[in-house]
Amino acid sequence: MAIAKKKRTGKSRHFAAAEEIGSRILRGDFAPGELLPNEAEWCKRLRMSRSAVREAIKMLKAKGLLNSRPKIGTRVEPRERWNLLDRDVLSWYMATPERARFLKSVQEMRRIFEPEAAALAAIHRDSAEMAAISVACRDMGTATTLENRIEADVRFHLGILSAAGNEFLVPFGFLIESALANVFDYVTRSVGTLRHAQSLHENIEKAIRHRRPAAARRAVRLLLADTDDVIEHLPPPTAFERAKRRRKPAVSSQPSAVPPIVDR
Amino acid sequence: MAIAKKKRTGKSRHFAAAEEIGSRILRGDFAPGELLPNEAEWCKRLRMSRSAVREAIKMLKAKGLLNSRPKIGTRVEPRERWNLLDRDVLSWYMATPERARFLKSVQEMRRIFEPEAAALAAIHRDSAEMAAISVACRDMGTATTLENRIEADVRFHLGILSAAGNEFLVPFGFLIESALANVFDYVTRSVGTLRHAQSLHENIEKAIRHRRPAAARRAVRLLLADTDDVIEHLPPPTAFERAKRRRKPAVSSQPSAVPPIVDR
DNA sequence: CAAGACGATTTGTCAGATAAATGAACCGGC
DNA sequence: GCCGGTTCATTTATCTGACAAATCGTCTTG
Repeated sequence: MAIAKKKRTGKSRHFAAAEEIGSRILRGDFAPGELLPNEAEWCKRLRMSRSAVREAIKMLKAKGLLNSRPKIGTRVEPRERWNLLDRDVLSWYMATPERARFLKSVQEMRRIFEPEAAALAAIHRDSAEMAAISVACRDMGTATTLENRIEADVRFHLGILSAAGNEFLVPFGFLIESALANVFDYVTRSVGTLRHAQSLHENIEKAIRHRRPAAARRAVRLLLADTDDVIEHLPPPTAFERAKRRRKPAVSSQPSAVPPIVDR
Repeated sequence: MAIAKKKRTGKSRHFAAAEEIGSRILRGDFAPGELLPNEAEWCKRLRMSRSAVREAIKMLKAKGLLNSRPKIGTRVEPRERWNLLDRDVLSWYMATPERARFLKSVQEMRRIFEPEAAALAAIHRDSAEMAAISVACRDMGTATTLENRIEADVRFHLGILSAAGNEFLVPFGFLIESALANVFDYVTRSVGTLRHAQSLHENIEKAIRHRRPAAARRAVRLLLADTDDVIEHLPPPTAFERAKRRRKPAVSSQPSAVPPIVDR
């Protein structure tokens, strides 16, 4: 489909400001505990009114990145308080030089909760959820473009999380999986690995369909091990591929663009 | 220590507003997709200026609860977009009649990631992290008040998560564990179960100290099973105990204004 | 009847002023 | 010289009032 995204005026002012400041914090320009320039200073730097700056800061406070008190100023919160599991924070994080470490952590989290989620899904799934998973799995096989395949891949994993029936798993996984659109992109390369990956996915689908939790858990572990393996042995991407990849944003942070995967 | 927290003026206005509106959303007064009253209306209702209301709404947007567009108004986002893994949202959620379901979900999440976290901790821990865990474990045993014991209990579990060395585990667990202060409170009752629980904790400590991931994983599973068991067979709390419990805030989101935990 | 213009409504942004909080400097008494 | 309270200056918090931008519904006109 590729809807030509209308840029409008380019997001709201305060969101742009939040993005600017937030990225800088994630990038480490302002260390935790450090004092931020005051509001007036930001007004000058970003060429916008104090209201806009304030709303941006309010937003960052809501995400646990900042904390301000009268007379003291606004300071960066310690890292533990950052709401890393937030669309925006995640996307700023991903734009950071730390990106590799980030992906490693994400992959580790997947190894922790996806097998269990699949097991739960095998137990709790209803037929509608099963259908969604199966369709996604089939779509992966029949996808003609890389983009479609990745979309179906994400949909597949989210379907499992949603079928697991734990309300934390869904939003949590949603973030992780969105972030991982990159990884799938990375991983989905040659036809050979592609076919292999497809059969791994189908095994998961089958286990859940047959309501076999232990098998589902094993199948997911296999898939993740395979993914790790592919990442491991991946030759460094060529400049061309890197540029191609750069075109799509990893996490669609803000509203106007409803993220691609809607399961209602 | 129990520092008498100075109430100040009672937190900032916009936070109070955010709390009011956010709680209502979590409670279901405003369903997802529904249109919120407009800003002017909130000004009247909450007796505050439009700026304060706007900053509150900005905050709720940052948490994924709302989304507003000019002329249309502000509407509640679908539940999947809510940032449930946020201190404030979590605390509003906990003040909801859904509280029981909430605790069940949380407990399930613990079963998913705490065993793995312990296994990772057994692998990656350094000696400082180990020391923190051991101290917490000892403090649990020697604590003289229920409050101290719970504090040490939370510290113990957080220590493990932090030793696991995954940056997502820490903030994530932080939220869950804070939320669970209630559960620990619930669970820590008779001397008998208390002594049993202590030995379960010590097994975990030992496994991590000896760098035995599989043993650590097993030990955590045992503890969680025990917790589930206690919850299961818990007689309904007496009114006195309930009142006593109500005294401490569950999630220390922003010091003063934690909503009273009503369980109807 | 259809397509485009227009008005009304609601959020977005701005500017300027006052209040509140609090660290730091200052001042007086001992 | 030192200690304690007091004042001051700085920064965020809040309020007020205004205009801009976006967009839904309606109205006009071909």
